[in-house]
Amino acid sequence: MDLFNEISLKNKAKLLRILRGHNVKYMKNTKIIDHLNDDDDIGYITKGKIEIIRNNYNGSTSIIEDFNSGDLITSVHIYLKDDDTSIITLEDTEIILFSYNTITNLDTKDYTFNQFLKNLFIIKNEEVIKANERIEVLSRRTIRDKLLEYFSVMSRKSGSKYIYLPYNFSDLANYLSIDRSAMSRELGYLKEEGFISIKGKRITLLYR
Amino acid sequence: MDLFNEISLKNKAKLLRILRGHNVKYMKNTKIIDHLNDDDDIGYITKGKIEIIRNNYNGSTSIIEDFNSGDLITSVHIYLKDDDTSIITLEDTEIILFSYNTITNLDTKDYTFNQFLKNLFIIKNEEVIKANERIEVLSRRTIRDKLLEYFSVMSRKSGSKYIYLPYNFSDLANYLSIDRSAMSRELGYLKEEGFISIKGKRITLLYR
DNA sequence: AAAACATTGTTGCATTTGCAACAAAATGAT
DNA sequence: ATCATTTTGTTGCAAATGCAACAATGTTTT
Repeated sequence: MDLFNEISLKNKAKLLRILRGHNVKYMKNTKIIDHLNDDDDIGYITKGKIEIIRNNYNGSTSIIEDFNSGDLITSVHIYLKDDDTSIITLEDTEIILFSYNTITNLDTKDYTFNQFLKNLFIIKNEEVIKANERIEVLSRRTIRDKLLEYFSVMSRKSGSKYIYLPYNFSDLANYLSIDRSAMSRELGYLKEEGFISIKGKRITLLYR
Repeated sequence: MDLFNEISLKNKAKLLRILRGHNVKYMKNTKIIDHLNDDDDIGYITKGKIEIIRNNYNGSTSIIEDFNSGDLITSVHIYLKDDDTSIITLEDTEIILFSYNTITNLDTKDYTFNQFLKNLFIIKNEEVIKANERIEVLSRRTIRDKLLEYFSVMSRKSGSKYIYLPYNFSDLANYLSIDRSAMSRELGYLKEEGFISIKGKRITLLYR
């Protein structure tokens, strides 16, 4: 869902003015620290790819979340902790930066703003769906169950038993918060037992 | 955040009419199945308490999510799976049922609707925060780290090192997706090592 | 107050997982 | 094509976790 869906370019410009939204650009592999550490910041990604990564104190890393164009990113997503959490651009990235409070406090009868709010709501709803899918996966207790639940979610999305992984296996392990080698071992068992077949990032579900 | 914040009773009634929102009531300990299984349903809880529970195939249960008055609950939160997931009221509960599509498609210059959308956005944003906190916790690899992260989140919320658990220990283990007895053991170690002290549901953080 | 029920603590043991280290394969750069 | 770098597979071993069973404590109902 595009934040400016059903909004003309002219009205978009007007909205950006009213809401004081402004563009920021980042090169690939840049740590974003200057923005988005304010609770009031809300960024709409118009181009590129961003990842939030946590380097755990014991040396392991976890992918907390990844963002693509069309996603909203807010300080909500980042907490500064003992172990360092960082936001990194994986591609050249462009963001429109808004103020959360400006949006929620804006007092206008502007019809375009109405559409804008509807779009914001829809995007937030998509975020909730994404987060809940992740929770469904992470709340499984064993590596096997995490994998199968992840496959199930992916399969439901694609509407088929063929899955194309958006990650390499190393990153998938990070996303699932499990050890890579242990995951590799478990994937081996799943293949052996005929649950799945794997060809590169292409996985086929052989059950049900 | 109240969905009808800054909206007069008169305008609320008007909104409910336009959006065809209607009230449904449930007794305590009722399984909600007749509603909320439609993708288009979106329920706003005005009174009571609801829990989504998954009974895993191996006999263990997981609390997927709990909802209180002021929360939005949608079919997003429930997937029908191999292991059964159910929505249960923990108290007498009242819900206003909306149609997601009616809201997102409504074409009106109504100023009240504008405020309503702002409120919806704010509530959805709160949902995202909640979900991300849960993900932060679940993405920790060990029981100890899950507990400490959970305490840290709770402490940040309350703004103090005193935490009052919203669950009993059995439910906390479900929420954290870990074995209750293993959690109990780990809590024992944490006490022993002087990290925390526990008195009933009241936990004090003794570090930092 | 007694009985029934629910929650919490504890412990032995089997299983699962993470960790480390290294080999094999794949990918990217010169 | 060769070399360097990254990703993937594999395995032994130690540590963490789940499971089961039961005792102790707390709570609710009659």
